[in-house]
Amino acid sequence: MKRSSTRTTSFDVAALAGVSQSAVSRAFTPGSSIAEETRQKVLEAARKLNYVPNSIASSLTTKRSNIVALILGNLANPFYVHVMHAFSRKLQEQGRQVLIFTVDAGAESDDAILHVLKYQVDGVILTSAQLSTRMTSMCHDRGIPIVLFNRYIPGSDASGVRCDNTAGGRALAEAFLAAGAKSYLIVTGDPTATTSADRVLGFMNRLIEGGIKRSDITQIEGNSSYEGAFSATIRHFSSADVKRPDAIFGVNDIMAMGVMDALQLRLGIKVPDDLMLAGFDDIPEGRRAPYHLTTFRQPIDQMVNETLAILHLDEPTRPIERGIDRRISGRLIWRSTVPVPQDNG
Amino acid sequence: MKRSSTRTTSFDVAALAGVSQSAVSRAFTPGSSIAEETRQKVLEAARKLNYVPNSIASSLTTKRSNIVALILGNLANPFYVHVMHAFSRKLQEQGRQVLIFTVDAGAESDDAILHVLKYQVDGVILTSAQLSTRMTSMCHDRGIPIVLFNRYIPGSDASGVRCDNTAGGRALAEAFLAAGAKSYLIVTGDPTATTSADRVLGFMNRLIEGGIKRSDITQIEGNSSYEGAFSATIRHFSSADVKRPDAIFGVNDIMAMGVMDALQLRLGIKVPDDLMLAGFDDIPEGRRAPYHLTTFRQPIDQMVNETLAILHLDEPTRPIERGIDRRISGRLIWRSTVPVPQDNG
DNA sequence: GATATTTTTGAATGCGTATGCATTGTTTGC
DNA sequence: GCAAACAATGCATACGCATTCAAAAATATC
Repeated sequence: MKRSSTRTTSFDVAALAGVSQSAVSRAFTPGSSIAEETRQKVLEAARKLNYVPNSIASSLTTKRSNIVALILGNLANPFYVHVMHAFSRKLQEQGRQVLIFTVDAGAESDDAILHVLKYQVDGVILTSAQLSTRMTSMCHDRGIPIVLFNRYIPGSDASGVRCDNTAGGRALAEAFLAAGAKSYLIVTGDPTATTSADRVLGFMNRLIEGGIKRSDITQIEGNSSYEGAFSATIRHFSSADVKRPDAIFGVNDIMAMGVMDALQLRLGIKVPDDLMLAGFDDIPEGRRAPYHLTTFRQPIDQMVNETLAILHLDEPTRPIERGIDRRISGRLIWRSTVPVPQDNG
Repeated sequence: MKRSSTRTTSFDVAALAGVSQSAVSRAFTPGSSIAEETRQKVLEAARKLNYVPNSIASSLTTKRSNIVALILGNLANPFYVHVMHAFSRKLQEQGRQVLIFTVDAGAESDDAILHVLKYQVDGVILTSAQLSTRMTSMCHDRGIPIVLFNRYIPGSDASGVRCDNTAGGRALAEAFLAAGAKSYLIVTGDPTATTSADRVLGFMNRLIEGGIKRSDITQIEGNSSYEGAFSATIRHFSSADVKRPDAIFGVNDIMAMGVMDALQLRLGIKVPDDLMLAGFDDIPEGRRAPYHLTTFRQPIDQMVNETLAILHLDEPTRPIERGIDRRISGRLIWRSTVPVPQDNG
């Protein structure tokens, strides 16, 4: 009863409303046993005092913080901005808060995880970086579920949701084959990321099945960024002994955009007239007029939903789902950078 | 002493290390009175138990959460992605956490603020949306500082940091005048945002001082987005009775990019040969080959630093600085979309 | 070597809320 | 009309840590 100067607490509200502190707590806890009349009395008093329940204190007793951690790398790729936006929107709708961590590309996320643990988050979503098995088990030991978004760590206990990258690579290869491309250049992303590796794998396999020779497929590294792909392209084509390929696969859209600009604006190579090009992701930026990129769509909303489903934030008592590897299928989007093959009619 | 099954607490660590719980707390609190020897003993025990201090519980007693809320609108504008990234990086360096809220463009941020208050954040950074004076005072009453980033709410008690938008508008007008432009089109952003209005104001004033007639300045609305500006441009130029201006001012870079693509790819108008163009912000995307946009740079890092300075998270006892309106000066960046005027030599 | 001083330590308490338990008030069933 | 079931309420306590206060240990002073 010594609420003197500081923040207003549930006791203050209780005093004004003429009820006990418990009643105040119950008034703000949906589904708890309280008469509608007293609830109104409490809410009225709370309004008068500008009272807002202290979630920190409440987390302490409920052991639920309603906070979800989102660990992001590579914000230079708009794809992840859209992913973040989607998660943020969905979680806000559910009345949950999003704690953001940005991790430099290629850096360990362990440090971020440690901070996350301190805040007793209800779940962790990881869209970047490596994750040590030690961290996975630290989370799981505490009952904190963790889901890898568009990442896959073989042998890890952590669950993950990803697009079927291999199938996507295959689909794009198929499109190029149908359009008659014989020689290929692949602009890869972060070589440590399975995402990039899987796409390349599916792509290559399908090409080889389609009769393309290994020697007609070249790979260069584009650093997962527009700028990286742009300069890698120029560097590659500037080398004297290089033969111009028929088709280029940018392992993500932002790199494909960089490749396209390098080709058309610096090297005088027209897309798709001189050379076909495809990306991966289907980010809105790739749909814009200068690009109108043929690509493979990752269904972000669906992937986000699956991720949240695995987290099952609503059922904290249900055991954590370990080692799930949910693969979501995407779909090829035909636009202008790969000529649509003739109808067989 | 009844730590049975659940999370490991400071009591568990204390027991293993053979010290009191107070000692454990002190071992993790920099600057507190503890012998180095016992500290090591505690840290060793903590490591063995995978103990991580519970920040939620600690916030309850210290009344500091080490969480800063960042309220974002319009993530479709890459400028704000870079802003978010800068804040995130800086705050992480300081060992603080970032709670993200995304608010639909034009929507009230009051709802987000309410959530923020529940989590007893140490400060609020608002980069979007309107803010009611009621919310400002609710924050201030609780001792939570709030800073508007690139927003200005006249008569508000909330402090703000912004680029000198009016000066920026003037500088761009000056560049156009020097390049000899006589008639103008302005593609504006969100009409309720002072940011956009101020830029237009400075721009117009300087033009009029430079002898341009009001009737030679037209405004259209570009919705602060690439797509909005793109289609607004096409719509505008498609109308029969419209005279082609000498110069276009896109009130931010992303809109200028949309305008440029519409002009060159849809309307067959070349920049800068047929028409000059400038943006505002200097986002990295505008530096890319297809655009190479002349623009006015907002010094993000400096603005971020100023914002954090006003928040003065390190000195929670210092009173909140109210009603500050810190204006940071930017600088004109000449690139390819406005011809550099002849030297007077 | 004895006292004054400083450093280190532990016991106890508070932070603001949720909730088990007991109590009171109200409704239902027969 | 009385017992039984139920709904609503308050009391007391726990959540995990930081911190005050007093006691203990280590160190300095003469």
